[in-house]
Amino acid sequence: MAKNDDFDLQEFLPYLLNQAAEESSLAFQQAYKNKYGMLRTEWRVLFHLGIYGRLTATDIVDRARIHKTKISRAVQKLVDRRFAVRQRSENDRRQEYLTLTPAGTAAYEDLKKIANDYDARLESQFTKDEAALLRVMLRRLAGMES
Amino acid sequence: MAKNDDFDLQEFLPYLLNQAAEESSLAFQQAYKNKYGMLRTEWRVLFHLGIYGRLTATDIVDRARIHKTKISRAVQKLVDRRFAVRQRSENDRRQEYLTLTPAGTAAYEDLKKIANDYDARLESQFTKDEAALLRVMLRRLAGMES
DNA sequence: TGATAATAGTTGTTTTTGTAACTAACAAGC
DNA sequence: GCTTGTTAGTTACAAAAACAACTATTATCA
Repeated sequence: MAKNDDFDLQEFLPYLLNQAAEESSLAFQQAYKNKYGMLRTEWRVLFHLGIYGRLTATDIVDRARIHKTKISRAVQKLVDRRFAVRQRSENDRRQEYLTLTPAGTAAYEDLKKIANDYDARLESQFTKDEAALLRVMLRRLAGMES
Repeated sequence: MAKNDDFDLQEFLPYLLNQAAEESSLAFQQAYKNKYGMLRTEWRVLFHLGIYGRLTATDIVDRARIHKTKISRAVQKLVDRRFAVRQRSENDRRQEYLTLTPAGTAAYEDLKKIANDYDARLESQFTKDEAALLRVMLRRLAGMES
């Protein structure tokens, strides 16, 4: 079966990263998908608003490195579900500030707990030092220079 | 700006993994996308065939953990581009064996070189030990128990 | 001022993906 | 043999992503 070849897909970092990312997203995805009918971009926006408070769409684009059309549609859905509200800026009427409603905050708090638990479970596969190193390496690979 | 909150997205493993995976895929993606008009699933199939030789679609599904409809469409495109050929099995006429054509092999060899170079470049950000540990950790997270 | 460019965000169109239902071939038990 | 179930792979339709073009507002500078 195995042809003699010197490339090992199981060692190729982009491949491994993708497999790990996909697998690790799965369980958590169930939570926000089934419980709140959200998509990945939506929980990301929700979390950004939960963590940082009031932000504009562009703020989120810059922080999350997600394209603005995806953000725009995710925001629209969060607003539709009454998880967030828009407020047009007085200084610059092009931009609008986004904040979570009480319902959005509640959803965020709930998902935050689930995320923390899940993260702890993932991390428990490693020693504390390993986990810390892993995060440093991932941030470097992601270009979020520590 | 920063609301006082105890959750840090920059530490959440699924998020970090996604960011790192996306970023690390980018440069290599340009190669197969621009040079050969391939999608991610297509280069994965191409690589599987390049590495292992003759495989059925189901073999690839099992190894790559990609859904069979995606494999089916990726195979179709590789066949359309004359990078692979199908050969129906004599024993079991439901399955078909897939192999690379000379053109497919050439594309694979070319991309393999690019992949190796790129991997080396990514890896050069770390020490040898760190890189080895990273791979072990990613495999564990991906559920590919080493 | 007024023309041109830049920015915030949205909308429309095309590609890809996800999910389910499907065809064809084989397997197992009666 | 014939019914029922399983497996390999494809296809159809709905959901989501990518990409480009758009509106509205603000900035730049002759």
